[in-house]
Amino acid sequence: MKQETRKDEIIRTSTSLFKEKGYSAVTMRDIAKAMGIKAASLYNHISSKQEILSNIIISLAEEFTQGMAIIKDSNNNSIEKLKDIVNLHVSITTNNPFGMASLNNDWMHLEEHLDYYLQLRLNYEDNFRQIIEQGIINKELSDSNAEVMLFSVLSTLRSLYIWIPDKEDLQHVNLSANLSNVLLTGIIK
Amino acid sequence: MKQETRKDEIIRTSTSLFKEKGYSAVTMRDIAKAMGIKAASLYNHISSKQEILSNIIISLAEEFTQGMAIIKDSNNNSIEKLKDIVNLHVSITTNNPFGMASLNNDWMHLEEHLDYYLQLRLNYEDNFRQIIEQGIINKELSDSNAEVMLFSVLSTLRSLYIWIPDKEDLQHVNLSANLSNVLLTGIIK
DNA sequence: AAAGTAAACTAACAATTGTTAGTTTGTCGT
DNA sequence: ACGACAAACTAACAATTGTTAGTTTACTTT
Repeated sequence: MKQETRKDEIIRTSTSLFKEKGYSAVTMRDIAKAMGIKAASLYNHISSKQEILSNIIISLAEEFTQGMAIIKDSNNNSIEKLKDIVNLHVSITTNNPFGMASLNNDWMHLEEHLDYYLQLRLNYEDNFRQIIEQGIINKELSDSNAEVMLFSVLSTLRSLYIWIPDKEDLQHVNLSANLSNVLLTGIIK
Repeated sequence: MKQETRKDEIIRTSTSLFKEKGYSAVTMRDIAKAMGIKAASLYNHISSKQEILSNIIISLAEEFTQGMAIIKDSNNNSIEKLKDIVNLHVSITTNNPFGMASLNNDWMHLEEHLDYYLQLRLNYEDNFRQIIEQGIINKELSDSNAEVMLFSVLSTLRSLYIWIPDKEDLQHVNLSANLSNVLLTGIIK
C-alpha cells in the first residue's frame, strides 16, 4: 500500500462529491472547499476537472476488465464463473462504492477517454454474454432468453453501489453468496 | 388523449436531453436549440428549469405509487403481486423510458419537491418489502434475506429504461413474462 | 379594420464556471 | 543561513449559466 498523495486525496474527495450530485453539478470550488483549500490550488496537482473523472472511471473499468479476463480463462463451469462475477462486483464495489456511482452515471462526460471506456464496457458485456450462452449450451442454465438473463443479473450488479454503503451488517462473503443464490436460483420456493 | 401543448413539447424535448447528459449538463439553450427557438422563449411556457425536472419526475413517481396501491390491495397471492409489479415497471418504462432516466439519476436535483419524492419512494419500497416478507411467511418465497431479494429485483426493474429502447423486438407482454420468470425462478436449470 | 392573444424575438443582467498567472508560505537538505 | 521545492494563496479572465424586461410577429376574434 503506497501512501496517499495529494492528487489521490483530490480524487477521493471528488469521488464522494460526484456520487452525491453527479459530475456536472460539482464545481472545482466545491471540491476545494471540501478539502479546505482554494480552487486554484487544485491545479498544482491535477490538470483539469476532466482528469479527475477519468481517473475515477478508467481505473475501475480496468479492474473489471482484468477480473473478467481471469474468470473467462479459468477452467470453472458456467455457474462457477457466474458466481465469480458476482464476487468480482461485490469486491470492487465494496472497495469503492462512490466511484461506482461515477462509472454508472457519469461516463458520458468522459471526453478523451470515452471511446476507450466504451470499448472496455462492450468487451466486458460480450464476455459476460458468452458465459451465459455457454451455460445454456451446457444445460447448466435454463433455456430462456440470454439477453434477459444478462440484463437482469448485470443490472443488479451495477446497482450494488447504491446499496452496499447502507448495509454494512452483511459482510463481503455473506453478501456475495446470498446474492449469487438469489440471482441464480431466483426467489421462489 | 389530449393533444400536446407547447409546455408538453418542452418537457418531452427536455426529457430526451436529460437522459443523454443528465439534468445539470443540459442548459436552457440546449433545450431551446433542440426545439428551434431561443432560450428566453421557453419562459413563455414554463417558469424555471426546475419546473421541467419536477414535471418529469413527480408524474412518474405518482404513477408508481398509484400502481403499487392497486397491487397491494388486490387479493392476489405474493407471487402474482410480484408479477404485477414487474408488469407495472415494464409498462411505465415502455411509455417513457427517457423520463425514467431522470427519475433514477436526477432526483437529487429536485429542490421544492425533493421531500415529497423521497416520501413516495420510501413508501413504494416499504410496500414492495412487505409483499416479499408476506411471501416468505406464506412459504411462497424461499426463506433467504428479504433485503437482498428486494434489492435484486428492484435494481433490475429500475434499470429497465437503459434497455427497453434498444430491444424493441421483445414486446411488452413477452418481456414482462420473460423477466418475471428470470427474477422469480432464477437462471439456473 | 381593430383589438386581443400566444409565442416568438433581441438584449441584457448578475452569478457562476473552469482555468491561468504570478506570488507567498512553509519545510527540508545542505 | 540558503536554496530548492511543494503547495498554498490572491486576483483575474473569458465563457457560460438561468433568467428578466421589453418588443415584435402572426393569428384569431370581434
